[in-house]
Amino acid sequence: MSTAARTGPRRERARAATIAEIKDTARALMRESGTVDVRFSDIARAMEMTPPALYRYFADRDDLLSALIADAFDDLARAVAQARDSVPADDLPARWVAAARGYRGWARREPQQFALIFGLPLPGYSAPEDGPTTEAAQRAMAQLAALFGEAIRHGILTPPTLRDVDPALELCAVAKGEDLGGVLPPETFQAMLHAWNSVHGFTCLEAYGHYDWMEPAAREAFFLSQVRLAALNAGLPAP
Amino acid sequence: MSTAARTGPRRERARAATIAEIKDTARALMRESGTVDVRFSDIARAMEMTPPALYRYFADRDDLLSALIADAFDDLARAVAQARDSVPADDLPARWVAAARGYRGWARREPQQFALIFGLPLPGYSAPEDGPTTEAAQRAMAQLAALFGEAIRHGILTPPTLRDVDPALELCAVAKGEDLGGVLPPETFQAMLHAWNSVHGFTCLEAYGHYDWMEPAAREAFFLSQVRLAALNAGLPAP
DNA sequence: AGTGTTCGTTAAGCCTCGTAACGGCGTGAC
DNA sequence: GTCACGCCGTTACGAGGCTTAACGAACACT
Repeated sequence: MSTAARTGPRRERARAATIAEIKDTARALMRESGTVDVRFSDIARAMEMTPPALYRYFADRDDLLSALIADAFDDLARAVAQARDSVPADDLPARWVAAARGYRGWARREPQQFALIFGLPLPGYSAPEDGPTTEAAQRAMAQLAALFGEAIRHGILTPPTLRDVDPALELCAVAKGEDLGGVLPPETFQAMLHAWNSVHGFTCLEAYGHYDWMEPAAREAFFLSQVRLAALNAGLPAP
Repeated sequence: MSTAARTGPRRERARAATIAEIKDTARALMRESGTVDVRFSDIARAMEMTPPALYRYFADRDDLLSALIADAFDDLARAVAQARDSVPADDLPARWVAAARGYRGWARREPQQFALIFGLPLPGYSAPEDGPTTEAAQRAMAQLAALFGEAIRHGILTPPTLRDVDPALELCAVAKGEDLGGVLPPETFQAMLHAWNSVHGFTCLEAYGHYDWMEPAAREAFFLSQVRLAALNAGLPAP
């Protein structure tokens, strides 16, 4: 920004590279340690710098963590979108499966990042503007809602298993629908969230090792059955 | 134990009380701070003791955390069982709803404890004997399995929505079924896990604030619809 | 070349974890 | 009753982390 004008883009690029390196190092350390805790000094050590140097780039540990959370949002959204787009745009059931696969696969590959987004929120974090905590939910729902909107437009969406919707939830559905850009029928909105719940539930449990007792092949099949069931309940043609 | 014989039960009781107070204080601090992180020195301060005194009771912070995790297991299991038993033993659909309510209610009341059990596992923790990490899954499944076993014995269980089960998963089902005491039909086992996934998914999302955008009344109705859908899919009579 | 900004360093303060060494108190033995 | 022992809590201490302050080197722009 204004700094670039005064100091030229040369430094800006170096600075951006350093910031990226810090975040990458932090992520690498999180992967190694298996925790979301990351010591500032360890990052510095890994980068062969001294800890105070990092304060030129991040105000404090929380600031770095916030940046990592924001990155995780983007990365998850990107992974899901990419998985979804890897199948033909007109095969919506397959797109649903692919998106769910993307969600789950990302969580499996990056359990710490997933925990950063969907775990117990960090104390001071949800403060800034309406809580980015719920931004995770926002984005996940937006992707799903878009898919269901497409299904409706294609005329392939049949009524969901559960057709009655509580009036209170119906209100939320239209409000959220406007937020998301396209209003879905309340029972579809409800079914969409049911689908998300079940995929998210499996994903959490698996990512944190609670399904380790299941053979990989069985887990794979089980996951698929869960995704198919969710589609079925939501009125999406059986994938 | 042997200590009691040498020093009398008097001291044992005092020691047990102190241990309980430490754990209670830790839980209280976790509730206050909203985190699962808890400083040894803060506990000591709150108890008007000096930090080193705590080492008489717990080898280190991880040891205390392990105890807290074990307690959380027990507390969640107790909460679910109590909720389940608060409705007549012969109304199994209602028992399912009550158990799910208990699960979700406990997570809402004690998000930190819930995170302790079902969050990203602590690095060194899952080591001791086959990982108590999965013990959470074990107990949750055991309660569910017992309920479905009852439903079969009562002859009220209809086939689940999804009747085909992958052979690999089928193998896991019988193995786990033996672990759990009573083998369920594979398709019911699968459906049971589907039900758990969806309830767990909602519970996680809600406990960590990702459903805060939904009005309480709507959330309540939505939760119930999720639980009813899960029952339906599993072949339990509609609650 | 000169000036000001950026970046990284060292030095230092505060806090936490965890250990070690010490003293008080109740318990059980003689 | 006294003595020895074990338990409990204390103070003292060292290692290491976060964070700020003060300093110096490298760089960019004039």
